[in-house]
Amino acid sequence: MALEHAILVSLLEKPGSGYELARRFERSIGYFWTATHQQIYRVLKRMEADGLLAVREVPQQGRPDKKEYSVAAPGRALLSAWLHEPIEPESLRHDLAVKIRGAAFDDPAALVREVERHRAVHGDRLAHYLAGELRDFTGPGAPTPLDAGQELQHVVLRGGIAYERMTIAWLDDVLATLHRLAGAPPAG
Amino acid sequence: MALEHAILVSLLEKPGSGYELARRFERSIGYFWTATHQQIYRVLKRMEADGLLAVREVPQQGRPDKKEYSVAAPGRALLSAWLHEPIEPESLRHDLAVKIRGAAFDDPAALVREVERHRAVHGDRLAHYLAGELRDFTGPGAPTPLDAGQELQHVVLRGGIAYERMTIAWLDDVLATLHRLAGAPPAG
DNA sequence: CGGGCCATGTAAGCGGTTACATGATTTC
DNA sequence: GAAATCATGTAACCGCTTACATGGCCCG
Repeated sequence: MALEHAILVSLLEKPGSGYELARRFERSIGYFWTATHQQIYRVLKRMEADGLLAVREVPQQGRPDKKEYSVAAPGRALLSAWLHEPIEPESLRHDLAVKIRGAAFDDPAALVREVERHRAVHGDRLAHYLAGELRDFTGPGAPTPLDAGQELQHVVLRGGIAYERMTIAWLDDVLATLHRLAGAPPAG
Repeated sequence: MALEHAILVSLLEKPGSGYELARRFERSIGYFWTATHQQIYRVLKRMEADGLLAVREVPQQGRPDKKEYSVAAPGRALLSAWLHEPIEPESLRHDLAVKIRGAAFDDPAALVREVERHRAVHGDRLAHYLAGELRDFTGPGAPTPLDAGQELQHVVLRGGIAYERMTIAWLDDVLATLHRLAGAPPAG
């Protein structure tokens, strides 16, 4: 399981509460790993019980108190060990591809709206990533030079950008194919 | 769950046994959806019990008998219903990205070999996809013109090819970044 | 005679999703 | 007064992974 490791990395970058982690998983870390708050709270508890994390109760004004987690020495050792062992290259799980192949046994034209919707979502994500890149790494307000951690965050973000661009181009290809099939189903 | 749907699509393309499905999930369908044989056998049983699939015992010579599954009318209806309802755009789950960000708290240079290994795997996959494209869709032995099902299979395969190309380019970017960090960690 | 292929399963465990639950403060 | 934000949880379910299990045929 890599959620543990993602939490360790995120807490090393900056200690925070379960709620804050959940928000990060909707943003930067979430670009390549998703998690809901329910899951995060449960894993945080377990990691704390295992001695991987330290907790500090932080009283707040006008807001509920929070528990700020930070990485303890064993947590850091665990992460280090994981970093040094090989992992399996990812395999895709792409529902939409299943749908596209399935469209051969249904009405291909009915998929157009769905594919367009996905294209819009990926367009939004790309815009969001590009704005983040400008803000944190390449814009006038960004630190120069970047330190190692920032360089690594940037290259990961570039991966997200490349993924979204590739996906958008592919969805355009899919749409063109669907239109071709709808335009001339029997004729060549 | 989309495994059910992936199985329906695969069996509509061609009826087959659990074993054969498992092999397909290592190949064409597996380009965008993975599944192990254990999982497939269990789901096949459930789908048969639910009346989505029909089974036929096929005696064989020199080989164990097999059960050939095909899609029954309710299965086809289920697939059709799924095709007409919207699905969530995928979110990435990329362990390697977690590792890369984690490298900021360890030795970035230690990641080089791991990234190179991933790059090699994706290079192999790309070569494999390109060979399949030539064999089934663009080569001299391929049917012309392609029917709708083949066109859709081809556009999905083009997605896999685009994904692998993008990933390889990104891993090169990651390697360049790691080398830069190793070459001049304190100096700008 | 070892290894790989064909063929089908059972069992345990756990990571992740979904639904449910609470409650104060701030903002429109 | 409604909705969003901050903040933390419990409970049930289920899909998926991993390990274990069997057994004949073919090829080198």
